[in-house]
Amino acid sequence: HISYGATITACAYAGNLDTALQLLARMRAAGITPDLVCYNACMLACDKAGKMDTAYELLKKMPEDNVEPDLYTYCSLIAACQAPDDFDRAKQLMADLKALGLRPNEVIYNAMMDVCAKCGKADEARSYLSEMRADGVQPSLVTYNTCISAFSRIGDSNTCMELLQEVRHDNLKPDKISYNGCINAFGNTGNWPAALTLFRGMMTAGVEPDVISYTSCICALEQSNEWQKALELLADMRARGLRPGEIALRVCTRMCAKNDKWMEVQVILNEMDSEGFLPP
RNA sequence: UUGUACUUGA
Repeated sequence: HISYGATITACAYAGNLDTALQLLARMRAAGITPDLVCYNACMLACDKAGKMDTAYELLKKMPEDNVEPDLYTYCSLIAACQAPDDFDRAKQLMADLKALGLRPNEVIYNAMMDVCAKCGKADEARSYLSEMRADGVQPSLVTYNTCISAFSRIGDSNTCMELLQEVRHDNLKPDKISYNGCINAFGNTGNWPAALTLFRGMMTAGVEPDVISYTSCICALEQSNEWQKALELLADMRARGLRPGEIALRVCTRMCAKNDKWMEVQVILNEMDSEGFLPP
């Protein structure tokens, strides 16, 4: 029944793996053989819950129901590789799916590049970008954003900016995520002036900054102890109708405290309390 | 849009 698939998917996004698996069991009890979509939805639930082992167990059980894994299945398996040393495992999954005769599509490459990003393997992410082009698979904005994220995490802002150019060269328009990634790259190297310049640049380009854009700039300012600029951004963000999140408020509190600005600390702490955020 | 996958902040 189709509603099982939809329900299991809902469980996946709610982070409720146990219920997802119970639904699979209930299907069998009702004499219904789980189909590929139900398995994939459970795989997704494993991914969201960070249960790699359960995902592999499901993969092993699929043949019992005469279900063949597809690209959705492998996407969730690859995406479940979240630990810093899961890169080799993801690479193996990539080999496995090819051995089954499946051809990686854009989403698979994106997922693989995201593993690279999370494992600190930025150069490998770039290689996958080349590989997908060579395979005739068109990179999308998600692809570039993932690659930017990979270089942002290792603090390679030059490559991030190059990738931003490649986005345009590919006739795509950088979005908030693209810019935010580059802003973080500058922040990660302590280059707050460049972060703020790009922040202004995104507005000039007609891309609206969001809470993450502001928060990334505020984080960039923390290393250099630029508390006044951080508070300006906080005010700016409110003027734009954006509500500072827990991260921005915590970072600002830290900075103000470090500089003995106790009145400012008090004001922010009160706001955090009324928002239901924990004090830093 | 017709049950399933990928990207940004302490």
